[in-house]
Amino acid sequence: MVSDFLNEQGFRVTKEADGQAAIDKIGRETFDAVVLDIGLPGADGFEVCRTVRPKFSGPIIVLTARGEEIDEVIALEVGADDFMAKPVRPRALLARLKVHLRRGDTAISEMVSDAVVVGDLRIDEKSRSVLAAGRNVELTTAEFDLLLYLAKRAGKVVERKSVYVDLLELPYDGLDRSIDLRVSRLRRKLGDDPTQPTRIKSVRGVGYLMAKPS
Amino acid sequence: MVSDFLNEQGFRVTKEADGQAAIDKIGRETFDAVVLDIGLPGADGFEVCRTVRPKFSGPIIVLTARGEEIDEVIALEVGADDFMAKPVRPRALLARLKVHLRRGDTAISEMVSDAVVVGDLRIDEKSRSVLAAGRNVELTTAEFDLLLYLAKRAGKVVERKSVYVDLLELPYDGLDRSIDLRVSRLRRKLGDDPTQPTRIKSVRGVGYLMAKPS
DNA sequence: TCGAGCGGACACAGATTGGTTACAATCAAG
DNA sequence: CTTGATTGTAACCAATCTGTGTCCGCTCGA
Repeated sequence: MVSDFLNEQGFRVTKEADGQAAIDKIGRETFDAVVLDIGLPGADGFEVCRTVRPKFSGPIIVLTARGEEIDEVIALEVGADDFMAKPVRPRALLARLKVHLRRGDTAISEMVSDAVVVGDLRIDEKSRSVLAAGRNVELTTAEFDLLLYLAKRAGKVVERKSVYVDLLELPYDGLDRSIDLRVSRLRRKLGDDPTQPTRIKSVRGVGYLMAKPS
Repeated sequence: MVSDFLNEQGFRVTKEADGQAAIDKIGRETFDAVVLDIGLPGADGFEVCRTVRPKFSGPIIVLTARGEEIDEVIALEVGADDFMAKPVRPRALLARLKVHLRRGDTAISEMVSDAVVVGDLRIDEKSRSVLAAGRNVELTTAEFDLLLYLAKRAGKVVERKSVYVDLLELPYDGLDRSIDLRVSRLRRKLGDDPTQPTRIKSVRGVGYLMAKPS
């Protein structure tokens, strides 16, 4: 019913009865907004929301069972932008959808938190800019991606292989210098002495470690 | 009851039983948020909202009578940020309040101004006119749309794909230069040197970034 | 102490990417 | 229907980036 109504209102609507199917579809195609029913088979609404939130930047509206306060609180916690109690009143849903779409506000910004801060490094994912000790640092795409990757895992040793696979999106052949090189260039731009690195430490035989200030 | 609950939760709450009184109070004192019941004597919730909106920049949440769709639609139109059906469930209200306060989003920006300003650029959506450093700039439709799109997202890197999909309303095939071309022409008209752009920066491998003055 | 292995770094070259021009298709106004 | 503006496609070019190959120095274990 909701689907039909929105369709009449000029939205192009895709329905999905199963949670997992929805996750897949959202990953593959592009949508402006997602309306989620909590009580889905496969993967429930929360699950879908949690999974999809980091990838999907538009508004997510969750339909909760009537009067279930807990649901609503959880929904917001897993990154939904809004929730409505069932039974759904189409016009109200429409109003909300419009507000969110127009305003372009979404919880993704806070969930994914667009600035990663590690020590005196401040990495803004949205503007792809980096401040080191308050000073702006110009990085290339590959360098930025690497830095972001490491910074998000600050305090953990990341294997060279993982970095390679995740960043290059290629299978790892084992004899590769490209990550080292990226690190090398990155260190230079960040003013990190490779023999005595403060920020990105090498872990021999394993990979790298972005130092987290204690 | 709502008031008491929020008080317990650490909010400092001021109650007002009469609409006009509320308007006065909001004008005189400073509040972080406003929760409005539609069915107030004196001036009803809509009236309060309309009057107060231009002055008050925080979130306004409206409590509507159960299931009154029309109310909700109107509420949003007069500038409320959110609405909830009565009877009020305190925890849900709390959740919403927190979201709005944290996100700091409010309908005021769209209500009050219809011109997007970025640095010395002033883009009037209504009249589709653009001022750059006080000087009028003639743009074509496509150029204006692009500029507006970027300006609304100033400070964020927008993917070439998103621009394409949102502006052209076509699926993105990956090998497209039309956006680049638009950017190129736009830069020229705005007097932005492509090799050292001040306004629209290219982010290699990702997209474009409209520079926001810090 | 010596040697093997690993990581750092340089230079170069191929690849990718974005800017731009020219031209064709499309659109809009008269 | 004609004409001029607008917009996208194709093609070309230039710049930048990024990885491979390579060499060197350091580290660790024997």
